[in-house]
Amino acid sequence: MVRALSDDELAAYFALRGAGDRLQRAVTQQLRAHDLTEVQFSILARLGSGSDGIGMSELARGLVVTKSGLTYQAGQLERRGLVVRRASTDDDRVVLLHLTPDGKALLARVLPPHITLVRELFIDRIDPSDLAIVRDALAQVARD
Amino acid sequence: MVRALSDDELAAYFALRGAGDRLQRAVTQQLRAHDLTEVQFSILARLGSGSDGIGMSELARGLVVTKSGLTYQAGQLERRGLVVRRASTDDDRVVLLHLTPDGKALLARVLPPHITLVRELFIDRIDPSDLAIVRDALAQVARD
DNA sequence: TCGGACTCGTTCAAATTCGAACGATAGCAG
DNA sequence: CTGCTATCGTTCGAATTTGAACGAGTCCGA
Repeated sequence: MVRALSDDELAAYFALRGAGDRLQRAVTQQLRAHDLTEVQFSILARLGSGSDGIGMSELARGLVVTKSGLTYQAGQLERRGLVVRRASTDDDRVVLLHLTPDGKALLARVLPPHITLVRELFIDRIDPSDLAIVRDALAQVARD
Repeated sequence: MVRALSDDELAAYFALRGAGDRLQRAVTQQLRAHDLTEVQFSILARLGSGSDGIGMSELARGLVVTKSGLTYQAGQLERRGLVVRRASTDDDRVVLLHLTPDGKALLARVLPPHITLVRELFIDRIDPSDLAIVRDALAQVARD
C-alpha cells in the first residue's frame, strides 16, 4: 500500500517544482537577450568553471540532455565560435570541449545579470539563517 | 557592481538545480513505463486534482509549456482517449480539457508509484523538522 | 594476446517544442 | 452601439530533443 503524501509533504513537493520552474522561466527569458538557450548557457557555464576541456559524455551526464542533444548544441556553439572541439590525448574516443576567448567573453557578459537574477529570485527570498538548511536538504535530494 | 555569490549561496543554487534535475530524471524514467511524458503526466495530474475542466491557456500557464505545445499534447492525449475537449459555456473562446474515465483510470495507476518515488527521493531524505522550513523557503521562490 | 563487454561521440529519422502569425471572442471606455 | 485592446486556442514552419542505431576505441579476464 502506498502512503499518501500529507498536505505538508505535498506542499513541499509542489514548492520544489514551482521554485525550479519559476527560476527556469526567468533564466530562459533573460538569456534570450543574449541569444542563448538554457542548455547552451549551462554548457558555457560548466566549461567556464574549470580551465580544462570536458568530454561530451561527461558533460551530457551533468546537464539534463542526451549525448546526441549535446552533439547538436556543441555544433551550434562551435558554429558561433564560442567553443572548440579538441581530441583528448588520454583517450582517443573522447572529444574535449573548450571555451574560446569569444566564449569566455560572452560568459563574462552573461554571468553578472544571471547572478543578480539568482540573488533576486532565490537567495534574497530565503531567510539567511534558513539557507544552510535548505542547501543541505536539497543536496540530499540531488545526491545519487 | 554585481556582488558575487558566496560559496554557501552558490552551493544552495546548485543544490536547487540538482534536486530539480534529479527528480525530473527519475520521474521521466518512471513514466516511460506507462508511455507518458512528464508534460502529459502533468496535464493529467492537474486535471485530476479538480473535478472541473481547465482552459488551455490557464493550463499552459501552470505548466512549463507554451500554448502551442499544449495544443499538441492535448491532441496526443485526446487521440489516446485519456482526455476530451469541451466548449466552455461561460466563454466561447475557451476550450475546457477534461479527463475521461480512461484518463482517470490511467492516472490512478500512475499516481501511486509516483508518490512512492517522491517520498523516496525527496520527503524521506529531509529531516522532518526541516521540512517546513524547506517548504516555506521554496514557496517564497515560487511566489510571483 | 585474444575476445567480449563496455564507453566514446556521431548520425539519422521521428517526436516534441517553440514563437510568430491568425481568426474569433470578450471586455471596456466613450 | 462602436472601436480598441486583450485573450482565447490553433496553425504553421523552424529549431530543438530524443532514442536507437553505428563505427571506433578501451578495458579486462582468460
